[in-house]
Amino acid sequence: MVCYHAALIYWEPGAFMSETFYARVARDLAEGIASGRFPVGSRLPRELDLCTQYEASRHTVRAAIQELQGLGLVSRKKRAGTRVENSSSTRGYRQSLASVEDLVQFGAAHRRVVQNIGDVVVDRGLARQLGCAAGRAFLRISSLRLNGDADAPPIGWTDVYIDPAYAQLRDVIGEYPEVLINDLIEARYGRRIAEIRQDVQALALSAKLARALNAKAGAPALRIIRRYLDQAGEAFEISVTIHPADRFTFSMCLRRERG
Amino acid sequence: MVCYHAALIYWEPGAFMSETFYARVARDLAEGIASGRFPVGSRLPRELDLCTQYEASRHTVRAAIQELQGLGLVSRKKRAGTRVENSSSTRGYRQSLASVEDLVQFGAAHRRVVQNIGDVVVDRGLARQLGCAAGRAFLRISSLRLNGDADAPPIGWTDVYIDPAYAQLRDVIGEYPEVLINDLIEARYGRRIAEIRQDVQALALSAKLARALNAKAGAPALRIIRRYLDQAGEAFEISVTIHPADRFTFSMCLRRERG
DNA sequence: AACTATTTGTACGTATGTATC
DNA sequence: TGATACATACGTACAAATAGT
Repeated sequence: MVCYHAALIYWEPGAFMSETFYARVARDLAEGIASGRFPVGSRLPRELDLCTQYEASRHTVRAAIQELQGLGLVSRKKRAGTRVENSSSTRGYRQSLASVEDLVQFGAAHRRVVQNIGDVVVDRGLARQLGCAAGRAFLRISSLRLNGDADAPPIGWTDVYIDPAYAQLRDVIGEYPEVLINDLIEARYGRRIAEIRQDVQALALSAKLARALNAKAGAPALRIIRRYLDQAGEAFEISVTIHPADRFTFSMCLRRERG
Repeated sequence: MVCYHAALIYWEPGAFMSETFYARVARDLAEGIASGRFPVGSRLPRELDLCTQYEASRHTVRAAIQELQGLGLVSRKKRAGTRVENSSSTRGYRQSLASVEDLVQFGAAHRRVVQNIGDVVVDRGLARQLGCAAGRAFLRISSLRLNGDADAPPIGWTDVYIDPAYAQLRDVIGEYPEVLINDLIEARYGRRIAEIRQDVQALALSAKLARALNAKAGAPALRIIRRYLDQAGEAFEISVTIHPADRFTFSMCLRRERG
């Protein structure tokens, strides 16, 4: 069977049909919108008119319009028809932290072995790294990240910088090494993360870090700097994590938001 | 007319029908997933079974499953059924691609100079890197990323792998080097991105790449692999970008959603 | 490697409900 | 109030992809 669809040249189902018909209709309409033939604010033809134009069933036309809706190009109302809202799709993507994989990236699944806790004053080099003012005082908690295996080399090294006001945490962290520090802060001080800024860079391992991580000096590694901001935009916790290249991949998943 | 739907108590259309039937089915299934009756990784019953269970038409069942798909709870494949991917549609952190900084990360702000376009068949090593089956054929587009400065060294090297079905793009890409390839695909083929998976790793520059990038072999670099998935969960575009450590920082901002 | 059976995908038709101009 | 346009629901048939033989 070969179908002829006037508005969209030939279309035939079967092995030669590279694109489905409703997708074709959707694309044609989307192009019409992008090109200004259907300007923002105007209305598309009614479903039944599109059916005759494209010689398609109502079902097919609706599937096409649903696509446009998903792209955020049009909105629909019962009696009012289909309104063009946007000439191109500009939807955001959402990252979810819910799945276990994602949490691994944020440190929950790793065992943390505290190596060192002490006060530091930020010098110029560190200030540039952390993105804060030089001279600021922090409590620094250094720890190794391990996975389950006892004799596997560590996955990474973490320095967590927190406001000295939270110095009480010093003791708690020793007791509950598996809890995330920002969860502790949220639980004890009610300061909630509003925003996380992350920077990921490559660098060569310093001799000192290489020794601690049981790796070769100069080997490539990943450095992840996370700044945890509260509602006011103040960074109340900053973490710097170093992972030798072969032991860690930073991965994430962004899903496009739905209309 | 009053319809009786065994699995979901009474349902009647008309003024008293607060919820449509397909929404009801969708909610029931979503609850089943959240409660663990359909664990992540398991499969939902086939459409026809759901039809008999809910005493609904296939049309209605499909509309319900489409809802779940939109929420990211399930994925579907032909023959293989409907797989549970996620137990809840989480209000997590949200990354917006609206700001200029964010767009930089996705390549829009860089100038792209195409070096090479050709067909490749994925070997074992590349398959592991891309996360696809060995033996698959792709069209590979290699390009240098430059910023504004004429004599500054390149920011990175990108290999974009796309389905050979989109081979027509070969010509278009030369004409419009500043347009993102996935925008081209979306505009011309109507295949839209539902999800982006990103892996970021550190590695040492190979001699060949180092030459192309005007950097030292063995120097640390960032490798970003992005897999662009459509609604069905199929990767229709994969890009691999390499940035010398000193020329690029991968940064992002996550905001906690209201709720 | 070719075939078959199964499951989802696309497309058709029809009828009625619902919101709203 | 009535007519209009989208929304939901039933049905059927065949195509496409793929897991399993």
